[in-house]
Amino acid sequence: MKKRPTIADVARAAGVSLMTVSRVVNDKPGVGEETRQRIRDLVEEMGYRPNEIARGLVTRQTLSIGLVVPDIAYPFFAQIARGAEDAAFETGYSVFLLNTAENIEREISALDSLHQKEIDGVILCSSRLPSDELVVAVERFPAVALINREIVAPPANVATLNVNDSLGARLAIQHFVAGGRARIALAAGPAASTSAQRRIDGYRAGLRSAHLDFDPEMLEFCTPYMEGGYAATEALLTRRPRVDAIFAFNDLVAIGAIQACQDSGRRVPDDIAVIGVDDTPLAAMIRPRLTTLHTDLTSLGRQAMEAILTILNRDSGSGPLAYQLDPRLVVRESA
Amino acid sequence: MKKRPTIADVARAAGVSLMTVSRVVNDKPGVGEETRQRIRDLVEEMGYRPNEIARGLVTRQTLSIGLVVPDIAYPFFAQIARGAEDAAFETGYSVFLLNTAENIEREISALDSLHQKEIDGVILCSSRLPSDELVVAVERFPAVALINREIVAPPANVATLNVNDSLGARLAIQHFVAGGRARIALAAGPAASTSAQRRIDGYRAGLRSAHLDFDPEMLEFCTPYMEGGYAATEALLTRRPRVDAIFAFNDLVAIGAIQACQDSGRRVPDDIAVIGVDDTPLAAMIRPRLTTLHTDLTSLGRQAMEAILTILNRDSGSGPLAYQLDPRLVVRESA
DNA sequence: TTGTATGCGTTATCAA
DNA sequence: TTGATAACGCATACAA
Repeated sequence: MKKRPTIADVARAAGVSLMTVSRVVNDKPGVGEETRQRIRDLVEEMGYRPNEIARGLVTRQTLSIGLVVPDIAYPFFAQIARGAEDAAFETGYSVFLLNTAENIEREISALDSLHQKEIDGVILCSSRLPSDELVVAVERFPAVALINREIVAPPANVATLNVNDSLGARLAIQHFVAGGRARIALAAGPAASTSAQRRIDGYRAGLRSAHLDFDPEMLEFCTPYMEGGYAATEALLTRRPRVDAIFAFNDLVAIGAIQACQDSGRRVPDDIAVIGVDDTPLAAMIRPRLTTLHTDLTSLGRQAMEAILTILNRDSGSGPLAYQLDPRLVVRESA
Repeated sequence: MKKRPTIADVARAAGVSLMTVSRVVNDKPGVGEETRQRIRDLVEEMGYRPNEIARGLVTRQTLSIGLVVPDIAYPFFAQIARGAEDAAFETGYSVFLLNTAENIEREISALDSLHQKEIDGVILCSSRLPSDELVVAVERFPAVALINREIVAPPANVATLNVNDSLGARLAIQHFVAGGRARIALAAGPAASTSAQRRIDGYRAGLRSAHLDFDPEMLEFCTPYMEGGYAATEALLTRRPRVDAIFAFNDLVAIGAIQACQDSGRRVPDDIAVIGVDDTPLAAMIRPRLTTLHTDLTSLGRQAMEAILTILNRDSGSGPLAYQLDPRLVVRESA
């Protein structure tokens, strides 16, 4: 590991002042064409690259942002991360990745650590912080993008991005109804999840527009995993044996639901149709192939990064930003 | 976004010099107990937190590392990332995430960007750089952990971490043989992949210890996806219809292989046994449940971070570090 | 136990 | 078109 040349080394070699080199490096005017070229060559030759840390200290922007997720090992967040990082890369930003492990203390300390690093913005996914703490935590940063988290009065420096879960649920119900199903159950996922709540809203709205009644016994909360879907479906089928369709919280839950149906002697989709959410790679691999709602999470990540840039570059004044991303139904075999 | 207090603000409020505050903040000796406590209270009250950027400029360490992966959306890398970030978090480090999109130029520019950020170390996964360029690129950093990349003469500042693919392949072959299989084919994955090469070595070694001959017609390269496994299996079954076992490059390839077997009228595992690699969540979900090699990738990520710490803290001198991680066979239904 | 001076590598400001 | 100087916020070395 050899020592890096500094701007002073280049200036000395070129026989000019620091500022002249600085101007060349930053493509700023005020340097004669010949000196500019000479310095350019020297920079190339010596392998000089500006030290971002020193630069950040004076310009007060670090060209880096933080991405806080519950767990990068969940494909849902990994895809968002991929999109965010792509957009960041294209605009010269770097991304700090922090996992909260679904732990509030760790989320707080992640945010603290980002604050100390003087980053320009934060993309915060599925925050578990209570509203008031969230607002306080978030106000410290120049710009924040909140993904999948409702917030009542967002400060001016935050953008919110949400998947339109309600629309997704309505699309699913519509598809069931169009296929002649009328006893549609919901394996609803965790009661505490805001996206679960939005799907319940959409589910009820979908039933309403199809002139179907909402039956609370047709709704069962569950963990967002295969086991949860299995257990929820067993419960639903016990309470309402004539269920002919199940809308599941996500693909894993849907897979659990399909297995529970099959284990109870029902055929999918003949007896019971199942729709999942997320369109994970799994969906195309299991048999029957899963009909599911697809959301372009990579785009969501991109949009989050772009929202941060927008906030950073606008004259502080305009109101808070809110984006929604619409899912679309991918029809395969299960419904 | 209110302005952060600096160390000078605290010093002024406390009526002491900057250094006294600095000493308190960094838990260094040389401050009386009462002043220390007074300053502690003030720090708390004013919400002072040291600016890591400024600190990094003088201490020459940024407490951050870079994690370079082909694509964080691949669960393989996401798991490594999770482990690395966990270990980093525990030791006070932050992690820059960079995707190369399997693109050499982007890998180079990712590394360049990290270099400008003066990070303390890099975890580089599955680098595509040619050996000579890799060495040059890597020598700029204080410490580097190379995951799944062989390198001939690793510089003293790099640790290498590899999955013991050869062992994995031998375990798979052993299991096949123990189950009475004797015509074992290999859906080998991409020919260019070093881990594919290591698995071929293990495959051949496994055959040898079972006194089975290696038949080049029983080996077929393929893309590392379901389609690749499907196509490779079709080819293998055409050339050698009596194949009774297939070792697949990864779980996706294995799933493709199973489908090709079934579509050709063969039962799994009765007629043909299949073993995959990676133990992705998929493996437990498909039917028949997939027998596969499990590697604790989260640990691998952890170890990479720990290797970097080791290199950073040792008196530069000792030789390069090399770690290997052994997979274990998870026996389910497909073999 | 406390404080002063200096410098990390860079850019902003103002003067030449 | 160029350059000298002063920051940015902090820690290191040394002095009191």
